[in-house]
Amino acid sequence: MEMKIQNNVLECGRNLEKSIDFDFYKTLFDPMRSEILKFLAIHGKKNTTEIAKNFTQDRSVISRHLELMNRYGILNKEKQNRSTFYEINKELVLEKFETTTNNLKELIQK
Amino acid sequence: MEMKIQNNVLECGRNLEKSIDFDFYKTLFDPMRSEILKFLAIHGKKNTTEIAKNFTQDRSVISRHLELMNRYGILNKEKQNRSTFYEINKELVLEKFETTTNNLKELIQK
DNA sequence: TGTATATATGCATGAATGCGCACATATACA
DNA sequence: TGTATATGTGCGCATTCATGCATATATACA
Repeated sequence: MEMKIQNNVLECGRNLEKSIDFDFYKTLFDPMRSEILKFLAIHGKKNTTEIAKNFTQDRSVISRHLELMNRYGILNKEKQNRSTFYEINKELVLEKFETTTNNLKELIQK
Repeated sequence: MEMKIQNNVLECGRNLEKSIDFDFYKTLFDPMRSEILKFLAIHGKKNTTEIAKNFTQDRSVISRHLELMNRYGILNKEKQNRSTFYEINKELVLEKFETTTNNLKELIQK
């Protein structure tokens, strides 16, 4: 019985490790990138220059942040002629949070 | 009508900003601190020395991480004689994720 | 072709931060 | 009191990473 409980707890720890995409969250919860996320949440799909206009940082800096956020699935990227448009990958972002929340719930309720 | 929609979107952006505790998440999603969280999820309430035994880093480093996690409400702290015990503030952690998930849901579904 | 626009990349710099050692403080016990 | 244990803090070092400038690439247009 004691052994069984211990196994359950260990399994939860492993599930937590598996289910939480730490790179995803680490990328998302950077101050600058959070601001970009908020901007895109308000204004929808925009290209790099339009996004950069709303921040003090150089375009190249914004470009790098956008690339990083795209790499970890936070943003979708779409090239149109000379422009590159980015928008929030809402489904993925929501799915990550829901999965993590559910796993934390499981972990806590045991 | 167009104005109304725009206002809703703006409001969502503000809600997102208000509801997401960026310091909380930034603290939580650090590689080392995530490992500590996983350790405490598996082993429950432990003191600084016991926690530090399970990592390669110096005790002082672990102590600082624990303090930071306590500052942002991730861990509860309890002094007993010479020892300081830490455990996951399960309710708060879960509450943060649930709130954020719900706000993201609202933001996306509009 | 030449020019303007949009973006991406190489590189150097500065700031933030994780890290460990040494030391300080606080408590328990002989 | 003296010693051992548990933790916290000051400080310097090393690494990571955000930033901006300059430059390269790619596309649109005259």
